[in-house]
Parts: sequence; C-alpha cells; structure tokens
Amino acid sequence: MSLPTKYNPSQSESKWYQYWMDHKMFHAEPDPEKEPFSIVIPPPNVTGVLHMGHMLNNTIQDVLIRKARMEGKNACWVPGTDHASIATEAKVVAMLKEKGIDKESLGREKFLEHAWQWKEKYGGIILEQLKKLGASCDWERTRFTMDKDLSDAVISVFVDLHQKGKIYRAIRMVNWDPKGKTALSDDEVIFKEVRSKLYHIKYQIEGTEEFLTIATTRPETIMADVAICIHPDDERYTHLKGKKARIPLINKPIPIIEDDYVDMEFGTGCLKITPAHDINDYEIGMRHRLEVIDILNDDGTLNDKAQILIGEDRFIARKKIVKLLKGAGQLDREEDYGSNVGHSERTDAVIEPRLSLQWFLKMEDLAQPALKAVMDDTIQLFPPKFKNMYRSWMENVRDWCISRQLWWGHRIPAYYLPNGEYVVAKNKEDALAVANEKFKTSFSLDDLQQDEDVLDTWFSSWLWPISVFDPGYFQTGKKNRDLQYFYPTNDLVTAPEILFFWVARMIIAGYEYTGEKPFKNVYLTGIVRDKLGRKMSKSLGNSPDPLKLIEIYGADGVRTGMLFSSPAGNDLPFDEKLVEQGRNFCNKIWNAFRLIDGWETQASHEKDNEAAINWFENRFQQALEEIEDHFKKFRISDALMAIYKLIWDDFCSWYLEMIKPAFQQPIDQGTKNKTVDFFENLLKLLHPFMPFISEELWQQLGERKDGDAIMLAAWPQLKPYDEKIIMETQQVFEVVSHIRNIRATKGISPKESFQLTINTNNQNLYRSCEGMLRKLANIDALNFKGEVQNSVNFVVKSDEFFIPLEEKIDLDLEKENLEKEIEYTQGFLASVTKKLGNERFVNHAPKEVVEKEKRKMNDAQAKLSILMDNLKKLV
RNA sequence: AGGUCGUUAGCUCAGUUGGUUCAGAGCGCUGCCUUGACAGGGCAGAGGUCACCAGUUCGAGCCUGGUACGACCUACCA
Repeated sequence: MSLPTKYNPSQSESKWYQYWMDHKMFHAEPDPEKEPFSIVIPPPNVTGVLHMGHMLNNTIQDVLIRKARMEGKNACWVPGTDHASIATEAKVVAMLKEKGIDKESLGREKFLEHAWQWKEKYGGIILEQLKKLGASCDWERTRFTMDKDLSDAVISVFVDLHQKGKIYRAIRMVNWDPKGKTALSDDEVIFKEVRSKLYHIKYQIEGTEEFLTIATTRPETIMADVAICIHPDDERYTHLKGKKARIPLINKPIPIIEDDYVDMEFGTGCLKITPAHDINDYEIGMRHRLEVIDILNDDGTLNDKAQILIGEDRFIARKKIVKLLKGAGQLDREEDYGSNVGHSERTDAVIEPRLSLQWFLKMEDLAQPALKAVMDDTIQLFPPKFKNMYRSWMENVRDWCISRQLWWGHRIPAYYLPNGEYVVAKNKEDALAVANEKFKTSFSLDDLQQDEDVLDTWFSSWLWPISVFDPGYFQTGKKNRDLQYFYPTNDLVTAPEILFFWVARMIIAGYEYTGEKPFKNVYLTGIVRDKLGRKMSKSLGNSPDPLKLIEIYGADGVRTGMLFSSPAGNDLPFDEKLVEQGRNFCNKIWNAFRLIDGWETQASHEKDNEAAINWFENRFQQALEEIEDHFKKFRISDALMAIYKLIWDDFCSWYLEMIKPAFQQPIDQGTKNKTVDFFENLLKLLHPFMPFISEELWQQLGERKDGDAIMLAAWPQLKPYDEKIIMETQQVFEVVSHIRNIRATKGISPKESFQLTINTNNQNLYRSCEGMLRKLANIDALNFKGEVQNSVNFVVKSDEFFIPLEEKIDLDLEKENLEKEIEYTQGFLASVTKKLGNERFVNHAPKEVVEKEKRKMNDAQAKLSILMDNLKKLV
C-alpha cells in the first residue's frame, strides 16, 4: 500500500471535471421519459469576479442539481451572465477615463464598442471560476442578457406592455445619480448615516427690518427657494402671514405660505420650499401651485438659474454659500446634525432628487398574482420568514422607473417624430409604419429619433427563467420544447437583498407571460461575513480569494466548509477554520478508503462481524431518512452534518473499528464486500457536497467502464429499517463507553484486557455482540454468571456489569460515586412519582405521555434497586 | 419613525404540534493515548437560571404581554 496519507485535491479536481465534460454529463435535453429538474443561475455581472457570496450560492445550487441528477431526474442547470447596465457602464467609463478618454466625446457607438470588448474580455471569467468549484452547469446553454435573441425578447416585452397601457412616460421626482448621470430606482439607493450641519439662515421680511430664520442642511439650494412655509397654527409667526421674505444673496422675494406638513418642533419651525430639489418640497409646491426652479445641471453643478456660483459643484457651492452668508451676516448659526443621505449603489454619489421625464411600468395589477402565489405557498420561500417582507413590499408596490440614462443596455424602442409625438415599436422600420399609419402621413426613417435611454438591467433579468430556454417565446407566444419541458423551474437560490429587485419581478413576469410560476422554491442565502461580522467586501479587503482557498484546501473542502454553517436565510460568519474542517473531512474519508482498499481477503467466514454489518445497514437507512427530511426542508447544512457524522462517527469510529482485522491480517471476503458496498453508498450521499473526492474514490473502489461516474449513479433508496437493532447496538456502545471511561479514570491501559461479567436477561444481545466488545473494549471473555470479587460495577438500562480490578479499586471512591448516582436516580424517581401522583396531570395529559412517565418510573426503580444492592455489597 | 425577525455552552447554530430520554450538535477547550487507515488522528471529559420581568398551565426554551439589546426591511424631517 503506497497511497499517501493525505488526499491530493488538485489532481482529482481537474481530472474528473474534464471527464464529466468530455462525457457531456452536465448537458440535458428534454426527455419525456424522465422527470425534469431545472435551476437557472442568478446571472453574475459580466464585470464580476468570483467572491465568497457566489461560492456559497453556487455550491448550494450544485448540491441541489447533483442530488436531483442522481435521483434519476433530468437535471439542467442553466448558467449565464448579466450585462448589469449601470455597474458595467461605470467600470467601462472608469477604464476609459484612465486612458484619458471621455465617454461623451467618444459617442454612443464607439463607447458601446469598448463596452463589448470589455464584456468579451472579462465576461467569461466568473463562469470559468465556477468550474473550479465543481459547478455542474449545462455550459452549452450559457446565456447572456444581451444576446441578440434575449435582447429581442426584452424589446418585445416592452412593446407588449406599452400596448397594454402598462408602460407610460411621465415627469416625476426621481433619484438622480449626478456621477452616473442617470435616474435610479429606489432600490438602487442606499441610505447612509452622514454627519452634516444644520445651517440656520436669516431671511429678511420684505418691508421690515425683521428677519425670519430657517434651518436647512442644503444652503446651496436657497436660490431655488420659491416660498417659506410655516405651520398655520404657529403663533410665533402669525404676524408674517401673507408677507414675503427675501432670499439672501440674490435678494429675491418669495411668499410665506402655510402648510401643516411643517413640524413646529423641528428647527425653527420655518421651512424653505425648494420644489426642484426635495421630494416633500415638490409635493408642497404642487399643493400651493408654486413654480419649480431647478438650479442644478445633470452632473450636480449649479446652472445659470442659480444666478450665483454658476458652474460650481453642489458641495463646493455649499461651502461658498456658507461663507457668503456669513459675510452678509445672514447665517445665524450652524449646528452639527446627523442624517441619512441617499447614495448611489454603484457610483456612491450622493443622490439628488430631481424632476425628470422617465418611463414607468404600472405595477399594481401586475403584482397581484405574484403576491398571491407566494402567500398561498404556490411558490415557497425558504426560510418562510421572508414571506412577510415580500408581502409588505408587494402590497405597497410602486411604479417601476425602468429608464436609465445610460448607453450600455437595451435601448428603449420609442421613436420620436417631428410632430412631437412618439411611437413604440420593435424596430425603426416598424415604428415608421406605425407612425405613418397613425398620423396618416409619410415620415421617412430619418425623421425618427430613437429614445436615447436604455432599460433598467432588471427589465431583462426578470425574464431570465423564460428567456434562457426560449427567448423567441415573447414574440411567437409558442413554447419551444425546452420551455415546455424545463419550465417552471424547480429551485431558485439567491440572496434576500434581491428578493424584490429580481425574485418578485421574475414571478410577475412569469405569471404575465406564461400564466405560471417561474420556480417552485426560492432558497434565500445569507450574506457571507468575516469573523467580526462585517460584510465581506473588496474595499474592506476582508474577503479571502476563493480560488486561493480552493488551491489550498481543495474545492470539496471549501464547499463543505461554507455549508457547515449556513442555514437558509442566515448570514454565514466565514472562518477559514470551517474550510479547514472541510479539508480534514476529505482526509478522513481518504484514509478510510486507504484502510478498506488495503485489506487482503480470505475466504473464511467471520461470524463476529455479523452484528456490526447488520447494525450499520440499519443505521445507514435511519440516517438516510433523516437526510432526506433535511433536504425536503432545504436544510442543507443539517443534511451535510448528518452525512458528516454518519461517515465520521458511525462508519469510521464505530463500524470500521469493529470489523477491522488485526494489523496486516486479512479480512473475510464477505465482510469486505459489505464494507465496500457501504462505502460506495456513503460516497453517493457525499457526492452532491463533495463531488471530486467522491468521484475519485468511487472510481478507484471498483472496476469502472469509461463513461461510468458516481455523478450519474443512483442515489441510495430509502428502505425500512429495524429500530430495535439500532437501539440495542446503541446499548452495547454505551457499555463500551462505560468501560473506556473506567479505563480512563482508573488508569488502566487500553492494552490490558480483562473479562466482563454481565448480569442480564438478554444474554443473546451480548453474545451476538461479543466481537464488538472484544475489539472496542478489549474484553477477552464474557461471563454471564457468578459473583465478582473486587470489581468495579456499572449499570446500563437494567443490566449490570462487573469489571475485575483487584488492587486498583478505591472503595471509598466507588462508594462515593455510587451514592451520587443513587442520589440522582432518587431525585429523578421522586419527580416522576410526584408527577404521576398529581391527579390533574394524569387526567389532563395525553395517554402516551402518562404511559411514558410510568415507564420512566419503572426503569428508574429497577436501576435504583440494583444500585442499592451494589452499595450494600461494597459496605 | 414604523414593521419583521432574533437573543439557547467560549464561537456558530439546532431545538418542528408545550410533557427531564430536551437542555442538544459542530467547532473550540481540558486530560490521557503515538510502530496499528488517519496527530489534519483516537478515547474520555468539562461548559448553559435557554436575554430579563410578569402571566397562562398540573407542567414553559417552546404560548401571551412587557422590558433591554441586536439584525434586517420600509420610510425619511427641513
């Protein structure tokens, strides 16, 4: 036997991944004979590189898909990438900027060329990295949200929804990203606690020497003020009603109005109204029919409407205004103030509320079937606690701003006409035809101007579960074979952060376009955090490089490490220790293999091992039942832990130790065959979690033909098992533990064997397990009769055991231990007896519970009498 | 500010319909063990008033109300 004592992952990994690929084992085609099972990958951004979150997410998907495949289902896991419009565009802009190229001067066409080059260069990296993890994706089906046919699907859907009257164009206050120069959806805005200042500014009341003080965090917007607002009931300001105040610096008179929106307690109780730059002010402005003065450009600099500081950035302008106000004596004071300020998720720029013309999708009606499907568990969320969140969002859903002022993405198929109208159509030619028909004129193609904006990136990914199988469906309305067969998909594995961004919208699109749910189960993973509980991120530098981890610990080690501690919906506090544990598990399995594989066999039949074999057969079934239950409930970590313990404890620590022949001795053929069978079955259970080592060992364990693989082997079948055998063997294990314990406390070497005397009415059990006791407890003979002098005794259930110890016995200590045990048992007995003596308990509690208590009482009484006897003998 | 969820061993978490076989697991820790598949190993062991306070009940980790702390979601006040 010349195998190394450590498993070498890197060799197996590349070898078996290639083997699976060569035999097209990941590929699935519709097959009416087989039950379909499909998962679509949450498409990672083309800009992305693999991070720990992807590792967790994709490992879970791989576990689910591999198990389904072994269960004989037609498993199809569709991979792909997302164009991620703003995220990618931001990166390309940054890359160009480094080269000294400006996006605007480059122009749309040229810029897109660069973006596509970027996509070609980096877009595939992340998928390649997934292969290292062992992901069994059907790579032939790899999709990209901007593939031609997927793009056509997006455009078709836009046209369709527009025709249905669900898409409209409107001027609204939107979240404006001055850095990305685009509107953002509410979901793309992150609020951060920012320390700022509250500036108290004095406005002069027109025609008087009196001043009125307002508090604002944004002094740079005073030039856009159109009114001062007070509370109608505020007596402090009653005398100002109907008067005007002058904006400092530009000296412009604005009316003082009343509105009960104002909080009299806050600040000075006076509010400046700046409709162009604040959502609430905008609403007040609408109520009072005030003018809207927008003093900002799209990049956040001041425009000429500001009258002063034109061209200055808003934050620089703020500082300068403060200085100017001070100089004018109109800054009353400034105080420190903490507030939540919205930031762009992608560019981190401070969001500017801004009025602009955007495209919207009406959500209220669309959301109804999607809300219902989750509430009635047609689609199940794991863990279900997310149902509440989902509901509150769907019930308060707001119209979705789907336009983005970007270039990278699906360009909005709206075409503007010289007459000021517009038409929506799949392409320019169609648009022309529609326009000419509608307006009874004859425009030419050159008259049509396509909308400059692109669609929100989620407007393509919400179609993903449909479009990856059949992008043409959105145009033809006819499902192709793939869509008919693989849709609805089975499981979706994703992060709760995008439950609304993506999951909810996929459900909406699913019902709107197929009338069906897009998936049955949604498994929500947590966030991978570091030991300090911080989210792992590039900027913090606290995220290990996943590929390096794989290199060091092996893909299987990393996969199991991540799964050891990640119940659904819970964050994963990542610790490299976990991955180390995963690697150690690999080595444990590897060494079990070395042991089994190294045994020479002989024909003789070893009866001693029958009990062990019988026990493990039953124990395996019991564990399998437990594992299946965990899977059913999407308790992936628990399923893994159950397998871990089955292999490490039950198989290695108990079973192998029981049947293991003495050093360099042969084993009987029958036992070896059984053991190899067991090991193969364990490897099968392991395979979804640890695909590489399980394949490696399975291939080595028997004669395999080319094209055989554990990944296609049949998942073990659940069979009935005998609980009694497991319980009784457990009892024998307890005896073994007692003996080991006595050895440990009395300082008896495990090498020193002795006879065990047993007082029992179940001799058969111990006779059949004699082999176990010999090997595990180093017993050289069992006696069933007779008194033992100078012995240490213990009791398991109602059986009594004696170990002869001669001079090693400390009588006082024995007595003390015995008394302790008696005391405990008496206490236990007393509580049970008391309970059974309580009439209300006996009358109220269910029969089984009372029966159980009675049994406990009887057991305790039996045990107690044995213990008392022993005590007498000692004294 | 409102909502949802959580608080169980040093750490990370199980504990499904209330019933001392329910107070658990993994890791960590302590002691002992090294020619024997594996020291990245084996065996044995210690560790918890189940956040706190009331209540319901014959009986509460589990149910009810409240308090404290934490996480997330939604909204956001100048």
